[in-house]
Amino acid sequence: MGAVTLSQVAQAAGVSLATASRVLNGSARTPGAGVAERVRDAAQALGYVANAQAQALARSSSGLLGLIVHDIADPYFSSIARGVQRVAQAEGRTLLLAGTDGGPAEERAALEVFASRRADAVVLAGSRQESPDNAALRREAERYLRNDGRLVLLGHALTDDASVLEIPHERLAGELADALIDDGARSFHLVGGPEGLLTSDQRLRGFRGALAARGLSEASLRRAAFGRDGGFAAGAALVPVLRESRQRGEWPVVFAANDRMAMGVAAALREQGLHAPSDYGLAGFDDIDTLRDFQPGLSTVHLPLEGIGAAAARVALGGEAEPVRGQVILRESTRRV
Amino acid sequence: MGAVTLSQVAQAAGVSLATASRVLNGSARTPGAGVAERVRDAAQALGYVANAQAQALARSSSGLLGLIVHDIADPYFSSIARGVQRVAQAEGRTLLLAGTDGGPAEERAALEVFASRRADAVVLAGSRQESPDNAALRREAERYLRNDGRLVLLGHALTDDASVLEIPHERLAGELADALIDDGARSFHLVGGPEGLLTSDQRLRGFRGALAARGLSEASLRRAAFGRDGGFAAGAALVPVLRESRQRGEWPVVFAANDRMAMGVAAALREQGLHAPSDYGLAGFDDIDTLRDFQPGLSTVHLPLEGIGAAAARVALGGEAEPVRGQVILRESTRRV
DNA sequence: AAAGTTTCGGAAAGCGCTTGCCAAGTGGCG
DNA sequence: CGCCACTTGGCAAGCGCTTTCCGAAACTTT
Repeated sequence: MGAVTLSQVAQAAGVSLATASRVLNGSARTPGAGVAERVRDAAQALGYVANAQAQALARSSSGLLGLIVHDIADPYFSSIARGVQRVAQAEGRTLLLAGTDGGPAEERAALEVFASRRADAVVLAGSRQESPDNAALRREAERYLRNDGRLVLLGHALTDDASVLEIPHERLAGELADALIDDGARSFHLVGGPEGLLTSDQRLRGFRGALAARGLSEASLRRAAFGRDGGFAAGAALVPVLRESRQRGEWPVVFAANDRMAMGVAAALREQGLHAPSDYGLAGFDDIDTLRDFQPGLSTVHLPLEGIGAAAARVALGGEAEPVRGQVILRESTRRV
Repeated sequence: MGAVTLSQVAQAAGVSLATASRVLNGSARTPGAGVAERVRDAAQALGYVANAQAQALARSSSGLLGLIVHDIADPYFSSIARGVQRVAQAEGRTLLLAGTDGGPAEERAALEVFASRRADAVVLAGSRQESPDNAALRREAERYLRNDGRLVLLGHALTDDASVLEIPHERLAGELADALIDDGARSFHLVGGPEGLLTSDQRLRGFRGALAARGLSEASLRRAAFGRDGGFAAGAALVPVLRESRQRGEWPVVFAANDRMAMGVAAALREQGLHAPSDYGLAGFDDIDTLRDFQPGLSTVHLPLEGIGAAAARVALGGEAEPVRGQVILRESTRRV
């Protein structure tokens, strides 16, 4: 009851295995027209579907592209995934997906799985973070690279040999800070992910750097989980601080290191009767899709997430890296009334 | 330069290929402890990673689970994908992902790709719709099933042989209508996807059925693309209608066949100065994650999307189907002031 | 027309692994 | 001590396909 094999097709067409293979599965040599047609007809009639596993084994190239993300349900990653998937499909590759919830240990495991599938290339999309497990991940990456795998990291390097699609978190965060200052903001509260999470750290560093360059510094810095709930927690803790700031006649601006945190902050503050932009300013980072219907419109740094995914996939498939461009976008949430 | 093979490990450990295989890649027979250790050490030292392709070929079972969605960046699908991925990972399967943008032709192609990879099972998550391409998709599905593949559909049947994880769209939409009527709503405007899109049709049918059962009927019905932009377009078209309804002293309620459409509707109406719930009521369907930070809180039908994905994956892997439970959730958007 | 060139189908050797079968070794028991 | 029942490792036959190498046939060329 198993699937139809090439040799069955060959037999039905009255040709050899080799000929059938050449006709059906693309080869340098193209058999004569008559033979080719017979083979194709037989394949059609039998409902032949080539066994990609066997092809991969024989060709020693699997046509597989792996994607490792923290959480596919997070709009940040799902947008990137969409880009990767689009390119993979266009290039005739099959996409393998793994979710790791951010742990380097899980990332290592996922990479090993992909390596065992002999994926031609892997895109590792999660933010790096400091962890004792990183050494193991790095070793796994090096082994994968040594076995002719291509590995593309998003944003941060892992080993010298893997390609990196650079994302200018730091610079863009600086530009955001500049834009806010130009807009008149003077009092800043920062909300970031846990220390050691590179994406978050770079954004905070860029923001603070820009403040310092203008002779300013942040009024407070809070760290929490790098997602909506972390933002909520940080926001709740910010309530009294912002209230005091208001009483001093200031208009405090909260910069959260990503949009999800910013949304959490907004939710927490809203619960306490504080609203942006009237009571405080709020800015995020990423410009995830979700923002489109978020009120008030959130000032942020736009990152072309789907394009980033696509670019990463192209690099993984042997293409050239193109620089990632982000852009500061000021919306209502920082429009002081 | 290629990867380390089992036979290299066997040689290094001074045992036969068969023994090495039994030690490393799980077999009914477990070799003696001393030998096992030698093999494991050798594997470790050489950095051996089993070739899953070759294993799949030899075992004739690939350990692959395919997932076909319309758009992985859509929170509806990405939540489902998360569930599928979680179960796949927990069960030691590798997840293949394909996005189709909703076309049955692309779904067929994706299914063929997964079939050629000899995926043990496939979850087809997109909504069915009437299309001439459906016949080809059905044939592909039947072929896949005939070749011992397992296929799980989400929501709607495709062929008699494929499992279906039923989602009671119709019943739940009816319950939502009932709840709204109980709340005092009397004037209803429906916004749905294109005719023939089963998910949308079932939800509309359920909603209208419940209206009819209470002696009501919808004041208008509009169809547009089954996403945020479609909702926006429909919302824009609704403006005059709702205005008139208001002038008659009514409080019109808009039911959109999914949350994304509802959000589009809200955006369009907001632009025209109409706000929920003061000017109109608004309800959606799905309770996607995004809703968490949407203002006003959107009344909807909660579907445990991640759980649905997980359940589908379990069925695909041979488990029992558990019924999908949804739940009407009334939030601020239909709380008449 | 003979020799050289090209074209084309087929045989067979892998790709890296699993597994049925066999032979040798081990221990238990009468 | 001899026989039997197990264990345990190894041999070899695949799994379904690609691809190299051959030989035969079909053309050219002079």
